[in-house]
Amino acid sequence: MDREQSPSMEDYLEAISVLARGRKVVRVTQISNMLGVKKPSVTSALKKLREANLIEHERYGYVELTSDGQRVADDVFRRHEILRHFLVEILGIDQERASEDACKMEHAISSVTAEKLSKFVDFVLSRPQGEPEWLKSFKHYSEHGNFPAECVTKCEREK
Amino acid sequence: MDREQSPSMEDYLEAISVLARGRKVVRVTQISNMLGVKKPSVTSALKKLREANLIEHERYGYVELTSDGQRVADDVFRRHEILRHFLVEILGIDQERASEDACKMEHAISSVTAEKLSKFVDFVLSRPQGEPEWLKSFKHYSEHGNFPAECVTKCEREK
DNA sequence: TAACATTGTTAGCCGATATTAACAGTATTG
DNA sequence: CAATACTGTTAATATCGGCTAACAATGTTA
Repeated sequence: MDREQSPSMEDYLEAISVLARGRKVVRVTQISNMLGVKKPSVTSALKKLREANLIEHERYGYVELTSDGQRVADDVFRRHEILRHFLVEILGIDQERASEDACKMEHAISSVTAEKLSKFVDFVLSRPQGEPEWLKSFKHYSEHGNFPAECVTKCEREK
Repeated sequence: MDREQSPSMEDYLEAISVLARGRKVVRVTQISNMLGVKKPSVTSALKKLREANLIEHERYGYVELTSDGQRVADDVFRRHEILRHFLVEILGIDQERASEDACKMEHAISSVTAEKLSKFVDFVLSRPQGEPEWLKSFKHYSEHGNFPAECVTKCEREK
């Protein structure tokens, strides 16, 4: 049930997948830049990933994900996006920190939990009325430390 | 802004702190059992933690947290509990998986995000009416894949 | 095509963290 | 108090994932 790849290898796969989107080919230097590691680290990671049949890579050549590699990369990226979305849209964390936290947490959260979290976010945000009032109140409270006037009166009324 | 201790060292400190609660003294074997590592691993971790002034430990003696060590352990444990609480009470994840996930995520989440998450859980659960209707609906939906009857009619009404 | 710039690899190293095997210290108890 | 059982440490080793320095391959351009 545990992850078959280490956080580090997951990062490499995710980076390759993201880089492969725009441009046609992926090269060592791009991966190195994206992950903030030196090129020899990339080379040795690629060796390992190739031996695990997650990428194709010939000496001095381009890097491509195999279908297995793509699957793993997609899984990681999905967890990343679910977490980031939750942090930004529900908790109201700023984009930058949300991405940072998601980058770390994506390797720690189980798939089951991630899917549940995804459902939760969808559930909260996809109501017919749009973002619910209580969430707006939370964000206001969270930012200003007090409740918006309407909320207080509403709460009083409901008591 | 980054964690000053590695995930591994955080785990040792947290374990020591938890073990110290019930019993009077903490010993190597207990830590070893709790974390599922062999005793020599504990010994070398303790050496490192002692050098960082996070624990007191004499050869063949008991283990105690310093005030610095206790502070770090408390921080980690707090993040753990915030995450576990969220996973269980909001997402409805079962206890066991929630604890497992929290154990991993506690090392990845930033303190800022953890505190925001804590506020969120408090906000949702501490309404005057108790657990809100929408959350009950989510849990029902999440478990059964459909919406409880009252929710649907309520949603229709509100459209 | 020769010189240069860029890119990628290799070799060797390091620190972190875990392991096993062997040993040393401590505690219990007959 | 001596034998035994338990607990903890040491030493040696492994794996992982990063690094630098040096070199090799590739690509560009004068």
